[in-house]
Amino acid sequence: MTLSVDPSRPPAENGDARARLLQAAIRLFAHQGYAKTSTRELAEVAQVNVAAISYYFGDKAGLYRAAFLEPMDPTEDLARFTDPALPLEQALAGFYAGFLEPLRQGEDARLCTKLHLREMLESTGLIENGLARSIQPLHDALLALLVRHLGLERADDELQRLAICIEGLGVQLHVGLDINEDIAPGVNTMPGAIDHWHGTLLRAALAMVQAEAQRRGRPLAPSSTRSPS
Amino acid sequence: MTLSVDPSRPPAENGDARARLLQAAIRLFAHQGYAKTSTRELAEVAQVNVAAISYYFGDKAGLYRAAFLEPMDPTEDLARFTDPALPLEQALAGFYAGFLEPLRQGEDARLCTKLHLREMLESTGLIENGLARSIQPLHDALLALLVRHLGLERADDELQRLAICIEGLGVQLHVGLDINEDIAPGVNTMPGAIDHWHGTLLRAALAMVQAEAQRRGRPLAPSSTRSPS
DNA sequence: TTGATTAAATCAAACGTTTGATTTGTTCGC
DNA sequence: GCGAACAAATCAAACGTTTGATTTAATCAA
Repeated sequence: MTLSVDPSRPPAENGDARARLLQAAIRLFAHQGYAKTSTRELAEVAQVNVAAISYYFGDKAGLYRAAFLEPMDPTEDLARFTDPALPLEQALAGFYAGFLEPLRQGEDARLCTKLHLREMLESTGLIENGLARSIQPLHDALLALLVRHLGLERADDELQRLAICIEGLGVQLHVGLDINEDIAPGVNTMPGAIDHWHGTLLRAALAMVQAEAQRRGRPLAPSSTRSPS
Repeated sequence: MTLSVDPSRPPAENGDARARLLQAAIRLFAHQGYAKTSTRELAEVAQVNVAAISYYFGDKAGLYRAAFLEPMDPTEDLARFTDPALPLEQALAGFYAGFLEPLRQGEDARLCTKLHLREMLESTGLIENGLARSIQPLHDALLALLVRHLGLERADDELQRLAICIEGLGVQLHVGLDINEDIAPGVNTMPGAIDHWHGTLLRAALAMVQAEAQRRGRPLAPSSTRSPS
């Protein structure tokens, strides 16, 4: 095996070749996919020799795995809305804040999300071991939140669909990042675009939850659905 | 040039090799993407010689273009909800019916949708010339529908976001077709799953629109939000 | 109905290129 | 001198594409 270097413990004083490779991998894999990205191109963008890929990550698949799994930690996203003391509106606001935060940061975070979304369609096999473990807790936590605020005993099928819809609104922002800008110019580039989106998603999710509460005959405390303009 | 056969006018009585190639292309490209699908695999699945690709479509990219563009026609989707006489609920029901219909049909239609969604992330360049022309009319029609029922003069930014959210719910069904089944087993496979989804999406969209109407101080006729159980 | 003629369709084989991975040789700090 | 880090050269395999030959189908004078 070519495990000359432990990936979890990068060597102390190399010219950060490993880090440059990782960043180049995120950028290139996100932009053009796994198959269309060659090791030579990766090495060229990272300003690193081709052999460094096998040196640090074993092979191309290892580099992809590292770029995919390394910056993934759902715990902080969970912490944004799982507190049972939070009212529904603030919990949902925290839920969507987790979705929107990558958009506020640099392009690297956006590309990282794009890499994960791409895996949903390409399915190189990492998704079941990596992404599922990342979004399953979010889904379960959202279900628990809805069960609590709707006063149910447990989540039924309709609640599963409601949760998926709420999540879908957040996913859609990333999936359609480029396309939405085409069909509705400005929605993602106008000043304060992300804040506007946060408000829109939050109001939409609240409306969906309240409608479901009414449908079940368990009307919700109206909270402050339309507090600030 | 290898234009021995006009692609827009397939020869009358060939051994449907062209059709088999197209179907294999939709299936393979949708499943594993463009780069990961080799011409040899395409020919093998289609039970056709490799040279048939260049014979009928010029090259691999031409086959992809044909598989992507040929089965695309937004007009019938538009007809489902653009009638100004339709009440909001029925119009939205028709809107989502267009999203769900590919799911009712065989796997081919589903793969065709998957192929289009994949292009959103891969962006081989066809999306600006093909898919944009396909979803832009749908978006504009949905905007017009919302403008009409909300009593507005024209679509502002918030309405753009609302429209994108409504569309996003439908897109999410296709994007997360596999993943949703993982995180919430049964949602897509249970008997009547598509009908359940149609109801959920419709109620969600109605709630979003009505919430937006309230936010603008233009309350909507409540229609029959919760008619049948 | 024949048999020759022509174009369309199909085929196996090979082309040149690019791919991921490996090996070999060099450089540098210690 | 020694092992880590890097660069260049090299490898077999897979890729998309092309080629020339072969088979199939349609056309038409006799």
